[in-house]
Amino acid sequence: MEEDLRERDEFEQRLRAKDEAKTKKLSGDRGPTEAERAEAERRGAHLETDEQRTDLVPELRKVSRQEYLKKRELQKLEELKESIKETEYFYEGQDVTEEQRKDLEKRKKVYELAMEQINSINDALEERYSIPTAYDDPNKPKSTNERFAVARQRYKEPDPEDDANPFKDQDQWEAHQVKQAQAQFGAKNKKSEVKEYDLVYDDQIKFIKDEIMAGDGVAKIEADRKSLPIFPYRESLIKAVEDHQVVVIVGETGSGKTTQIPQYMWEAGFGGKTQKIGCTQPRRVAAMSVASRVAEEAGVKLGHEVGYTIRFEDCTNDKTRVKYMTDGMLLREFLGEPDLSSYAVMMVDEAHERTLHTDVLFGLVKDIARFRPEIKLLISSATLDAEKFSEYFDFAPIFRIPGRRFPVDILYTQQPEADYVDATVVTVLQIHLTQPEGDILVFCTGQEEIESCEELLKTRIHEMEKKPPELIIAPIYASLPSDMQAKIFEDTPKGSRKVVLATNIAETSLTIDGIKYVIDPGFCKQKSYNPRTGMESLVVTPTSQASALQRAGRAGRTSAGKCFRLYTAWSFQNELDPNTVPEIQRTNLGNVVLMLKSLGINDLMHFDFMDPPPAETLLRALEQLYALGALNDRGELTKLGRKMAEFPLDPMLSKTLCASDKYKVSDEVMTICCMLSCGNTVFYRPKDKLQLADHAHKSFHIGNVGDHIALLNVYNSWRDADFSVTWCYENFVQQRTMKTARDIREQLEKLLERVEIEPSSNTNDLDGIKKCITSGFFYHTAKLQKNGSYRTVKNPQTVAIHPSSGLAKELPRWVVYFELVYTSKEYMRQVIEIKPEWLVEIAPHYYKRKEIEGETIKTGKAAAGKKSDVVLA
DNA sequence: GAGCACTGC
Repeated sequence: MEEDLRERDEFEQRLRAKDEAKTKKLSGDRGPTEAERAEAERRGAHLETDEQRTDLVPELRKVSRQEYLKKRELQKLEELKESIKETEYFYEGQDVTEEQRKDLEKRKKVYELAMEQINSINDALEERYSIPTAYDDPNKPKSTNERFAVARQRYKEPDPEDDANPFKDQDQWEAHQVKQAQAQFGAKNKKSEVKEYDLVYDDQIKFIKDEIMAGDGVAKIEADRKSLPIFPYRESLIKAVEDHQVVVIVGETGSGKTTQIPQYMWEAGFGGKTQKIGCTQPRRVAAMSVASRVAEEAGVKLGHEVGYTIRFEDCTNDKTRVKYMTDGMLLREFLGEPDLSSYAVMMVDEAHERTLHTDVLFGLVKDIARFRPEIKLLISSATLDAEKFSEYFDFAPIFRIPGRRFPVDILYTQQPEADYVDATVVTVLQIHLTQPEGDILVFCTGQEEIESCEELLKTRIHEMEKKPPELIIAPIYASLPSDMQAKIFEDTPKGSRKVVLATNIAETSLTIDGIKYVIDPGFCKQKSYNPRTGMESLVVTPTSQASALQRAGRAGRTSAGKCFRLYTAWSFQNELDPNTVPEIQRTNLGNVVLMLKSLGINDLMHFDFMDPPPAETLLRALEQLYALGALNDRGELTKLGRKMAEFPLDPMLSKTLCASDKYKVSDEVMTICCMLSCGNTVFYRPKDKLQLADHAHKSFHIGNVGDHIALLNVYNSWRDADFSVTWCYENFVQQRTMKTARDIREQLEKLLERVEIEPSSNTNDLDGIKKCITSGFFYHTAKLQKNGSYRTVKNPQTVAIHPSSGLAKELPRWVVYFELVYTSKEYMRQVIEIKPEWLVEIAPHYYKRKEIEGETIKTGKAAAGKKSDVVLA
């Protein structure tokens, strides 16, 4: 065990050395010899301190953790003291019973004892707090970056015109990206130009560029920036950030906070010449398009002083001072830089959305703030929830910025509607016939509902005696093929009206211009997770008040609008929850736990979550990581665990991938992992061509190889077809999904080398591949029952193979499944057949021979005669 | 013989 921990630490060091070598290579390639020398010098020194620093981090965390607990304890004691005082005051001049007197005495005693303890902890803490001198001592440089600023200055910046500079083709690239971002998703906080972009992408971009060149544009951009609602607050905001370490910013949509605040910080000189100003976004497109907007405003090339980092794309260089990124990306960065020493300011934007990643970031960033007093944190949110954020960050001040939005009238129904799909259709027609021009946005729960809405609308219009003006129906949901998604952005011809039937995707992820009416039936599909069974399910749930407000806001983006809520005002007030349950409380946390463990946070049950997830979820995650071998029995991260944390995959998939080293099939397993991790949207089944599609999909399952292998077949045939688009069409495979799969695969390939797994391949060794999957998913085993249903081996429950599986009719005796979902029944999705002996071979700590003994003995007996004679227990 | 909201690394 000790051996493994030592190996883990050595592995960690090798990872660091690799990172260092990479930076050296990058700089070495384009820098002159002198710079190289400086760099080498810097590197040598850097390595040394880096190691020291990472050694320090768990220690620091522990200290800061204790510091926090102590503060909380003190607060409680203050309260106790107050209550003692009050009681004494209350008893004054009164007859006090013996009991009451004893109670008071007891409380006083408790208070004194606790005070004593606190004081001794306090002393101990003060002693230990002297460790991070580098942070505290004003005379010493504050960070690695500052320490090596001298060396860095000697290192010449790369020439942007130099051919070796990877950013030379920036213009082309940028235009492409902006076009892509604009074509599908309107950027947040964009102003009136957006509409024009949509019409003429390329020309418009050039036009704006010319504007910058001509000088007029600069003035225009300046004027635009100054006209934003946030501008008058510029100075006071900078002052607030100077005075306080954490500031909570409440800015309504359209205030310009996302684009302006990081710029203000930069202009005010935060971070100086070496440190960065970071800003996280929950979505990739947002990070990308906001960065491109800010680069434009600042008059710099995207990827130089202003850049962004998202998965698969790092558009920054060593000059980057303002960096936008996805929140998940920042979490990844924590692995390499646990104290975020290269950032002077970190802004967590859209905090009110409470995504899984932002919630984890809160805890980490709060922790860091305690031992890096000079780092500034900005928490930006759009709701009235600011007090909660403020309280969490030790009562940080709240800074409010008004927004710029058009008024939205909100209308409720008089009685509750029984059939909201029908009510929706009626409302759409009502608006269409009675209200002035303007497009309609309807929030549906899912694809199925959107389709039935569409059909119902069409028949109703068809049935009308007097033909109404044209109504263009445009559905939109994430798994809709991209070319069909584009329909919602098409301009509505004069005299007609567009109705967009959307899922939750229109609530945050994309904005559609020209929407004047919103219909909100008050429902959405929400994921929930049951830690006891490990089952995820999607359930139609009433929306929260917060998300109802968000939906209504979609009507007032370009002009005044109306929002029709298909429920009563009373139920809005009394039946809807104020806020949506944060994602962290209704999802599997395997990944998060592994990540936190890798960051040296051992006591997860007491990690400072803003809204702690259920203890059961954490326990289940820990238990699972232990079963996979990522943690040892003391709950410490093992070398395998550290390797697994490097992969952007679910722990079970990471384990599968790590196991591929042993069976020498890394190439195949890698493909399977990327296909599994990019969701279940590989196969496309249009309603009108169901049979054709099913027939095409069948060919991947030949030989009843199991769904995992079928996915491997899909990818390989696509690759053999040269990644062709027509191949996707012919085989009813979603091209977009395949492209992501390819991107993930490339990423995994690089990581494989990083975690020291030798590339290997053996397409014919199906058993080897299946054994890898079993080592990741032995937790997910099910056995066929006599009655034809399945029973999971651990946490026994009755399940069935999902009908979309290639093995749905085969009913193998033992299966391993990828996931369990509850829809109309408990279904196992993505299934392969395994041999029960593998379980004992691969996971002996988890499956005792005895447990499947009945099975194996009979198999053994049967094996002497015929294998198919296996009798089921 | 069923049907999957949305992100993200």
